[in-house]
Amino acid sequence: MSEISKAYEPQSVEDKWYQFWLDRKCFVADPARVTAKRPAYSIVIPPPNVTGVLTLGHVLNNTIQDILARKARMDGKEVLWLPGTDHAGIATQTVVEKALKKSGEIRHRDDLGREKFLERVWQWKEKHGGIIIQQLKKLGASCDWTRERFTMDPEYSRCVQKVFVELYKKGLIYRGKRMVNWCPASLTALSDEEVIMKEQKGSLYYFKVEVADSRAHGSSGRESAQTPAVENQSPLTSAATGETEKRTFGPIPDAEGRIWLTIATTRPETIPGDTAVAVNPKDPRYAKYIGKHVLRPLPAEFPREQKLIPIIGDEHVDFEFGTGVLKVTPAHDKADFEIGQRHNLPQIDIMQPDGHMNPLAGEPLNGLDRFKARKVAVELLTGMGALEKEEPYTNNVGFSERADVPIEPRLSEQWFLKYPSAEKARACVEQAGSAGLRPGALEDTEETGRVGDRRSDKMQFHPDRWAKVYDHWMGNIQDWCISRQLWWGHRIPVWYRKNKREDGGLKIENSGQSVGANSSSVLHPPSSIYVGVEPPSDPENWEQDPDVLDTWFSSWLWPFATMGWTGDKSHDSNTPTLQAFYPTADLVTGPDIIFFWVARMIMAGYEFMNEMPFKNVYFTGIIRDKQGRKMSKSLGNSPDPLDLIAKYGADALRFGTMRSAPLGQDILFDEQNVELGRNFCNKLWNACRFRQMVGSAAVPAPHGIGSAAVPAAPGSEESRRGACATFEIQGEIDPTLLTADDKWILLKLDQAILEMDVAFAEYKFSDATATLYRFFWSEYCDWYVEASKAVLVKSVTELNESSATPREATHLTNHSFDDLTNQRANTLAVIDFVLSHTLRLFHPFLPFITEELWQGMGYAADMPENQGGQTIMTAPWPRPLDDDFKSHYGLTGDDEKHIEARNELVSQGRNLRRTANIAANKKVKFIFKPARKWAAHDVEALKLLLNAESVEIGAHHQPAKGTLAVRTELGDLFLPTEGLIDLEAEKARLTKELQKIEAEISKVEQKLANPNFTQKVPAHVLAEHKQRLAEWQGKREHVKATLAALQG
RNA sequence: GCGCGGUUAGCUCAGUGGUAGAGCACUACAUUGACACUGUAGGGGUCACAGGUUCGAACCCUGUAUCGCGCACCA
Repeated sequence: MSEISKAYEPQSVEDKWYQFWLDRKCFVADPARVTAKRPAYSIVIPPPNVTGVLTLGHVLNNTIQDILARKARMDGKEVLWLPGTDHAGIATQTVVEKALKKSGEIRHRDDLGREKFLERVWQWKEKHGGIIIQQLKKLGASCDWTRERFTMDPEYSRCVQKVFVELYKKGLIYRGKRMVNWCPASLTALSDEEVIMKEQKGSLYYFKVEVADSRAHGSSGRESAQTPAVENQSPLTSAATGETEKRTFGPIPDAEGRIWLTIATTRPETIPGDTAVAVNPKDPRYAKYIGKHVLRPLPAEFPREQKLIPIIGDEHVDFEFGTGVLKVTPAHDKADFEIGQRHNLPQIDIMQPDGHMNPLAGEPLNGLDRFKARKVAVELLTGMGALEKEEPYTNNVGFSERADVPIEPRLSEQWFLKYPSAEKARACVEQAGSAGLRPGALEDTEETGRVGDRRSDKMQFHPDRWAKVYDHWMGNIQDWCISRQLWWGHRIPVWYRKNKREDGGLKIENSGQSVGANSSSVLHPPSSIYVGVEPPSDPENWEQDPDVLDTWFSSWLWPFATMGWTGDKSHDSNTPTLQAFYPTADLVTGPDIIFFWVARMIMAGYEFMNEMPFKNVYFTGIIRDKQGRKMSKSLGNSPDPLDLIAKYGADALRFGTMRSAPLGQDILFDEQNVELGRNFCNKLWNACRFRQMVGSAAVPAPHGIGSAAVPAAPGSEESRRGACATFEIQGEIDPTLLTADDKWILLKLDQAILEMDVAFAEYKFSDATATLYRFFWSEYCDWYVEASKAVLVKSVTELNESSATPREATHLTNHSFDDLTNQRANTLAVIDFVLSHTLRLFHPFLPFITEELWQGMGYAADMPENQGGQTIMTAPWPRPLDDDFKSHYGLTGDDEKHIEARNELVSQGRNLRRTANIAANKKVKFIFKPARKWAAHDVEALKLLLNAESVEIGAHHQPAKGTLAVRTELGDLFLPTEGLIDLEAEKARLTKELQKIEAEISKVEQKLANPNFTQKVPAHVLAEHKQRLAEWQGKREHVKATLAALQG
């Protein structure tokens, strides 16, 4: 026993047990084992990027999943936690391309060509992929690694293609030339969800354009044309006065009779792409110009007739904004595109895919980057006198989520998906507030052992407020742009007939005709397009679509494509994994991918499995640093979880993270939390160490913690103990020998189990850790273990002797030597009972240390092979103590109250010590005047807890002058100070306390004096107040008496 | 603009109408035999603000301020 290390050393146990679990196939799910009595429980991991590394976000997310999985195993379920990784199209391709560029191997991926480049990506994946999987193992993740999946596995890829083809055949997938979010850095289209709006400080430029045919039609204002043009501009931006009056005026002709319109824009570089100027037809300032034309100032070198663009009327124009005149650039703005559609405007694309201007932008913009071009355009306008003003302006600009550059709205031909099963998917999620825990849900728990199951046939979000966000998005979804101009990903299973490509069958008219859902049949006559999982039988005549699918178009199939789904109903209905484990129970993910992933998985689940993919969705918070900033590489505020594990242990990291991650809140990460986790593990370790040091009793000889060897091969002693299931109840505990402390801790354990069940049912993992922390540290260690030393630590003779000291007291009962020996054994039995339950309660949170202790303490050896005998992983989850148990052991609320009052007495007594400036290690004499009869053990415990030399029982004690005293429910405690204390300081303290007591008394008295209160309040509240008043009054009396005694 | 969430001790947060709580941090004491990765005791809060409902409000209602997030956007 002396070999047990004083501190827990996680490094020496974690790998050992992880390997042990792997060797025993503890994580492997077997659908054949699923029965009515052993229900299935499944989770699919949100697949991390295959080339990613573990972040604190992953730690949070996967620890929760591991907790759920381990808890479910202890509940006796057949558990599948299915792991895997995602190919992460853009991210991975970018990383590899950058690396190849950096090594000087290529300048562009075209240098390698598609096939060679993809080979390199696969190589990269083989080399760097899977790092995160190894890291998850360090964390203790109990995934079924035999079923690890990758979104580009051949079977998985086939699912993706199958789904594409099926949706295409249903007419839900179509191709069309539309305005998409284009990323000029990644050179691909993006979905709306991949665009992040960011506030940008820029400028709003006001420039004027001449109304071309103004002179021809004359102008009534011509004679009064002395007013400088400057005053005509932007009538609504100048002042608040006479706003409506100004509106009726509109532009005033200049000295030469020309009319100018002023336009406000943030993007002057797109002027060459303008094909109209729009005003609101209801705007009295401008309506009269509709149908006329203006001269577009850029490109400046164009002849006049090419500069003429129409003035159109469109309701979209807000006449409160800017000048009320809008330039319309259908090829470079989503809203303008729609205006263009309505008015049959031409589209002039003036930009290259990479965001540089093309020749249509004219000189000198041609070839410039779009932001450089903006500056130059402003210079040009200034040069020609067209720029009227520039004012600072803040607006929102869409950024590419991955590349973090402003996206460019761009016309391009893409594949789109009309979301399938959207109505079912929208309806299936329980909306906030419409359902809670069904009454009796926890009772069900006791009967079935299935904690946390939701009864509603609807899907539950946790926290449920996300349901509203989901519903809102589902109610407004736009078709999903699923094609990406990348190489890394699932290639679109569409082929075009080669000879048709030349004859224009695929050419898309740029006429501004609306392109609808049926356009595919228009654009691609059936003979010219082939869509199928298998390539066409005559590949030489066909050319495959070069694009790949959005990564999310593969991950939305994750819950079933990972389980062997093929889309062939007769096959799938015979796939055991799918049949047993779909739908899954819980999904744990971040709210940032609620649209990207969660919503789409729900739709796919209904569409392809005709069932929701999961019953519960737990949304974690976002991990931030202490200052509340998001974790980011550039800030360097993101600690490496592996470093933390090396420093503190995986259990510490898990516990610290869980403890600081309340449901629905962002988490401010602080390494101190991990430190706290480590301290907690150490406390657990030492509590078990204490148990070992005081000897064996109720269980077979412990193996010794710290050196817990991995047990011999499983199955060797399968039937050794038939009756072990009843160990918990019978054990070696003798009800007649239980002390009040024993009963108290058993009740506290019961309470902790109940709280854990509630916490699990409500997905409140931080509550669960708080319960564990409080129960184990504050209740078990601080009180119970300390009190138990009254029995355990003293030698039996010593105990016998000291218990004889206060023999004069008739209140005391006495014990024989044998009694005390039995008592000792009984206390150890209680400790074993509590510890063996506690370890199980801890296991989902602290898998490693609990396994080490479970084995090392010998608790494993006391359980049936498949119920904890082999590993704590399969030990049954503790149940609350039932009524039979409680009555058998005589556990009542009275014992609980007694010990709580005793603890209060102890605290007060310690406070007296402190008041008297008695050093913590100095033993002093207390005198106790009990209100009721006290057992010998209780006196002994009191003595120990007060670190007293003795506690004398004085039924009729009359305190001498200068004696400190405190009155509690259980009696008066005296500490003779013999002049050791500062009388004045003590008087001051008591006076202050008296004031506090008086304040409390008057508060309660006031309430009780109010007839409204006494008449309306429920009886129990009234009684409570009266009792409280009596208590305070009693204390007041006592403090007054003590003060008087001090005065002498 | 619309919606959601937050505002409680120095910090991070619990607290669904009846005596304001925890952990950390802080102060003091103690190296006593499980643990200094420890123990004991202590100090510390007008529950953002203003109204309202109620016998009684941190809690329910209305409004305001402020921080954060999401959605939609006016060029």
